[in-house]
Amino acid sequence: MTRRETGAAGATGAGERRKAAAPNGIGAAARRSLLRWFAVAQRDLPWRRPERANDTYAVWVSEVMLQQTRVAAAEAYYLRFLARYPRLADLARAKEAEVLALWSGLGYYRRPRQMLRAARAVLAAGGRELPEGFNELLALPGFGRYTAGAVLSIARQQRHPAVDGNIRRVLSRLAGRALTNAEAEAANRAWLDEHRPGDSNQALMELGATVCAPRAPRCGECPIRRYCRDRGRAGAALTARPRRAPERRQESYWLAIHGGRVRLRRRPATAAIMPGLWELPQRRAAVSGERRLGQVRHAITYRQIAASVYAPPDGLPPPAGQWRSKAECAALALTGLTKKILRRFAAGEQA
DNA sequence: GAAACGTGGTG
DNA sequence: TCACCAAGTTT
Repeated sequence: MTRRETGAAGATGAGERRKAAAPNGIGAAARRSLLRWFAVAQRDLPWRRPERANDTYAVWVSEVMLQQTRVAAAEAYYLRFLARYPRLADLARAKEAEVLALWSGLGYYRRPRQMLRAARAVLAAGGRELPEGFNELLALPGFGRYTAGAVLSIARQQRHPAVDGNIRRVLSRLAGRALTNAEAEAANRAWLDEHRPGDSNQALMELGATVCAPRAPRCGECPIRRYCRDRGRAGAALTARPRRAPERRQESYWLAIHGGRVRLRRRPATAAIMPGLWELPQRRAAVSGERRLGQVRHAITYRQIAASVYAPPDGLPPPAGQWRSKAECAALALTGLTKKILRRFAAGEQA
């Protein structure tokens, strides 16, 4: 539970601080080893293509999509998003409902709303691209220290740290103890190559994602293990954080299909969670003649939902909502649970 | 600073 | 099945 501060703090003897040219213990040789490794080991990802890697907008989209989201989950969304909104101005002109529909299934729906707000703010201020000052970026919705640093270092070669979960873990292991974010930022600066700070940041992230993994680090493949205090000894203890206890919940929904269309309702714009997204109507009470189709499990943050799905009997007034064809659903921001249910129970039934 | 925000993958 | 996790930000 409360393992954030445990880790390998003080595991090694005092006075053993590694000496090097840089004030915080990292030298040019370590930086070179890391960059050399990155040059050959980096994955081929869409946002790393030459035509996108120097585009602040394209890098921004990738950074936002990747917040708390795995590369594998974000890739297809990224390609679709950039195809639909190739430039900042295209996004700024988009309707929120359409942006949300493109984002449907990725989660954390505040992200696309904030991106839209940020894009519009840039245009409203007379700009055509994202500002290139760190503090100007921070002032835009959805930009925190990580995203601002990542965009400016990767797309503009500015020397900013960009401490994400990977970098924090890697630097913590190197230091042999759990670093605070501020400490990790300071340590991160020491790793920034003078001419390629973006590659430095991406290399540390890539290392964390592919080698210096949270649970089973593959230290044998690590290009900078000789600079590491931990070398896998502390395992996950350096990164584990306390979590809220899961809350189990039973829900039930109506899957009403008629003439190839499905009944959906829009969540209130004021809902605390997934505002404005579309879902199946809630089933409040049993109805005679109903048919139970089955159950799907779905987790939303700390809630573990077991959702039962029922088909209403014919001849009853439909539950509140609107009829939507399959084609219309594709252009709607459905919740992940709704998508899951439709995949499971409505495959083929919808026209 | 803790808690909340979504989802799908992994061991 | 279940706990843990992923290129964070906001309140």
